[in-house]
Amino acid sequence: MALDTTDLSILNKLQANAQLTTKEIAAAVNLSVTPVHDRIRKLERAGYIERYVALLNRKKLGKSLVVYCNVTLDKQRKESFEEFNAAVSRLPEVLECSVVSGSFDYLLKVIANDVEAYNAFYQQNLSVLQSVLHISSFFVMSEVKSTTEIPI
Amino acid sequence: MALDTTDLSILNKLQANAQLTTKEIAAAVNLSVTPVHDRIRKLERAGYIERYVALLNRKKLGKSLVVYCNVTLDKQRKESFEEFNAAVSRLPEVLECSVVSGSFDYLLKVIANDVEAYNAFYQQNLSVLQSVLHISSFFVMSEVKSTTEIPI
DNA sequence: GTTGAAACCGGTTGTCT
DNA sequence: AGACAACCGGTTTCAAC
Repeated sequence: MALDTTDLSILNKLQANAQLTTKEIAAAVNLSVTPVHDRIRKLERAGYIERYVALLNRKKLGKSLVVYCNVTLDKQRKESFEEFNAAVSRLPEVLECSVVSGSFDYLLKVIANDVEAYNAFYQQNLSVLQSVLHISSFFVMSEVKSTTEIPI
Repeated sequence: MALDTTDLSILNKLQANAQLTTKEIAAAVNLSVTPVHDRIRKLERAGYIERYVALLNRKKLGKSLVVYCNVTLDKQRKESFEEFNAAVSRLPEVLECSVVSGSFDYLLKVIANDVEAYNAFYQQNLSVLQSVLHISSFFVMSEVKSTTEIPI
């Protein structure tokens, strides 16, 4: 499926504010409501739009701490990757987990209430994994930017 | 403002799927539509819900590459932080930027079409900054997990 | 792709308990 | 705070152009 500039404009509006009505988007792209509605359905069905979510305020919910951690796995054990991937997927504190190039294997973004809570999480959920060889934690001191918007 | 378990349950539903109707949420938390509606408005006004967005499929939009980069600033120059913060905020390719503890200063999450496009971005937008002393890039080879949902 | 009409559904408001 | 009824607005589908 090929996207034209109108589709891209619609996606851009929706990733900034999913509450816009079809009417408002229609006005912005100079179309009537019907074709805009059809395009949005099409973009959803084709998978360009994955889902609609509410973004919550982390700090207000007590999750003041963000930690990025670098994890190196024990690559002697061939089950290590599957084990680690499965474990991480189950942990709600882990918001992002990627396999990266370079000197370590994984980069994780973890949130916790405070340093103490992070330490408990680290001890009980990460360091106990057989697959884990080494972990370095980097604490976020200040968030300069954080967006889910993909440049279009 | 204090949240009870019903409020938390509502937030949890909405951060998973913002398209749920008040009616559906009401059924899930065993209330009628009106109080659920009031609670959601209250949670929005109090800032627990920051916004509603559509999450797009990065890869379908051509942004196949995710790069995390560690940036060290020239701390001799006292304008460095302001300059770097301002620059990063303007760059749409930078989805996340945090000041971190440890051996480097910033951790950035950047997306690009491919390695070539990343290199162009890097050369033209990051390495030219006076404030930047050193950058290490880590390419994401596989995304194991990526969510915006805060554990509640 | 546009327009207009109609059915539908959820959000919204006011009122009552 | 919850339930109920009435109203309003947007969405959705359809037909005609």
